[in-house]
Amino acid sequence: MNIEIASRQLEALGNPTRLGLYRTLVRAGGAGLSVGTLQEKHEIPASTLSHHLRRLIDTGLVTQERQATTLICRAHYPSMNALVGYLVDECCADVGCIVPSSETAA
Amino acid sequence: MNIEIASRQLEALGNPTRLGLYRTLVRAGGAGLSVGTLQEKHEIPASTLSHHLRRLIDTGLVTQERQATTLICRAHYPSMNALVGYLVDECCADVGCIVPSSETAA
DNA sequence: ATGCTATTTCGATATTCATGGAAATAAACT
DNA sequence: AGTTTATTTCCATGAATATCGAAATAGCAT
Repeated sequence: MNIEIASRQLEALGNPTRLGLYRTLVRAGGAGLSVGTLQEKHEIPASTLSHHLRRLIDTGLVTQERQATTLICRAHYPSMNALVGYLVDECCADVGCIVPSSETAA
Repeated sequence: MNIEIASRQLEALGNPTRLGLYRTLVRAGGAGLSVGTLQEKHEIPASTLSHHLRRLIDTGLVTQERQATTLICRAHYPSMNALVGYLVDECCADVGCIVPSSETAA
């Protein structure tokens, strides 16, 4: 992880539409969701959706796998881990300031 | 925290120059750094720097405090906490996937 | 009030981004 | 080969961003 990659990923998530898409994919878990399902859930034109997905894929935050005619999209957790880790490391380099907000999980 | 705020903060960090500035401020800790010092460290024109800082301030990631003629900038840790917490919560809503990468810090 | 230092705002330009309809491609089925 | 479904690429357009010199402002010192 470096500042170039981190900033590109942050920028990819720094758009409400894309962040919403990513959130949906994260919540969908390992099964993922097809492009068409994402389109229905978010009610955006196919071409617009495709542009946003490309951005998420190009930055490594999302992966796609073809299943016949449909494309399954999945959040790529390792990338998210690395990004959050980068932010946390930067923050905690000098100050112990990160307090996990979801104590329920691990 | 909501998706609007989160995406605006992510976008603010999603620019290599701003992420670099933020990183410098985070590492500077509670003492913060003056705008002039940031300018020297990053070697960018004053007006450009000012625009970037405004963006970080408007999104709540950075605060400024006047000390005579100089303005001291500080990373606002609670905002960073909330943002990282949002990402982690989203991620861990369905899957336990976040592994803290800096085990040294608490 | 004038000058000096620190920083922001103004104004202008080039680049990138977001959006979405229409056409093209991919993959299966007939 | 032709059709249908799923998705992307092409193309165009308006909006937002990034950059930075020059002028303006803020605050202190003289």
